[in-house]
Amino acid sequence: MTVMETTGTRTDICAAPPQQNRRPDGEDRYTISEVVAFTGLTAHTLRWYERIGLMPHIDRSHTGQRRYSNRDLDWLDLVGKLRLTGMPVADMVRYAELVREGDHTYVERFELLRTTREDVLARIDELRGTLAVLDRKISFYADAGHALASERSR
Amino acid sequence: MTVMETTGTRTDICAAPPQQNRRPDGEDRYTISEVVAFTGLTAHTLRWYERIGLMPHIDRSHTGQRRYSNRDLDWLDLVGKLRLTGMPVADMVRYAELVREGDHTYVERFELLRTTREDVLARIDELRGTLAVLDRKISFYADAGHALASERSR
DNA sequence: TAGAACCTTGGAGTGCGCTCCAAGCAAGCG
DNA sequence: CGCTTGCTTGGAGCGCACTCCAAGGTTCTA
Repeated sequence: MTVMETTGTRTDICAAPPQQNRRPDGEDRYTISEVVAFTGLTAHTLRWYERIGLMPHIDRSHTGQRRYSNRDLDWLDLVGKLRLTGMPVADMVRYAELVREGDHTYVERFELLRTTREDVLARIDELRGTLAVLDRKISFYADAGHALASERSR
Repeated sequence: MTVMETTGTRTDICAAPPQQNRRPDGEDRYTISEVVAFTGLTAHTLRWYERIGLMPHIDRSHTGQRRYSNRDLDWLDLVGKLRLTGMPVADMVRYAELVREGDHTYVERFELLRTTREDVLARIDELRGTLAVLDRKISFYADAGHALASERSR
């Protein structure tokens, strides 16, 4: 039972002010455990991302151990943000493929970003609707002294 | 292969202006397929919600078929909203239990609603952060004519 | 130089939220 | 009456996104 995990709730990782404990040196060859510390992802997940093609092939040391670059960390930042929107991993893999395929996929990438943007706007709107419902319910609970409150709000 | 499904994308169900095609009559004893039409959930899911305790025991016809009330539909509305926030089903079941247990769970319910509200606010903020990243990337793509665009934004 | 801590791989396992199945009962229609 | 359509149940199955395992090689610290 190795240690790992236990760092952060995995959902608010990217909510923290960026560039906080990242890029601690000017170096460009981070070990997997350093990347775990920076991103809050597990080593398992990092290797899995690579296997499924969500990451480019990560550079290796002479003995075959992963050495992540700043560019890789930038990519993980983007992936983290997209993950927060609920975008399926398969879609992110698709985007990664487009990037690997080169400049001629420019238009498709652009479209993908724009539809994702629309999705995010829609999700924010949904959440605002939910917030309104919660606020109504909360003020109902706050008002009704607790005397006759048995879930008949609205 | 029965029909069902195919109605709506399931994510924007509750985003539609409420009271739209709901409560079509003054009646209070909707069949499961009517509820499927109103909510966009599948009949499978509705039965499953009941099995796991996310719904109260639904009233039955003399032959044992479910007859949903307007109150049940209200509850499904709330569940739909909470689902959009990413709240785990187990937590919603917990809330449902509190409601069933009666008035003395008032404080706990209130707290649950308030923490959920905070979570929603946090999620909206995360999404706004993602939106900012997407906007930066999109304007990068828009500017760089497509000539030398090979994923080196930021 | 020993030992702990860390890294590698392919493949199997897990938890969540559904999703479907089989077998059978009930209601409406030509 | 037979047929179609819709409903019932418990339990099995599925897709996603990880999560972990076993067996072994590497790197760091004392």
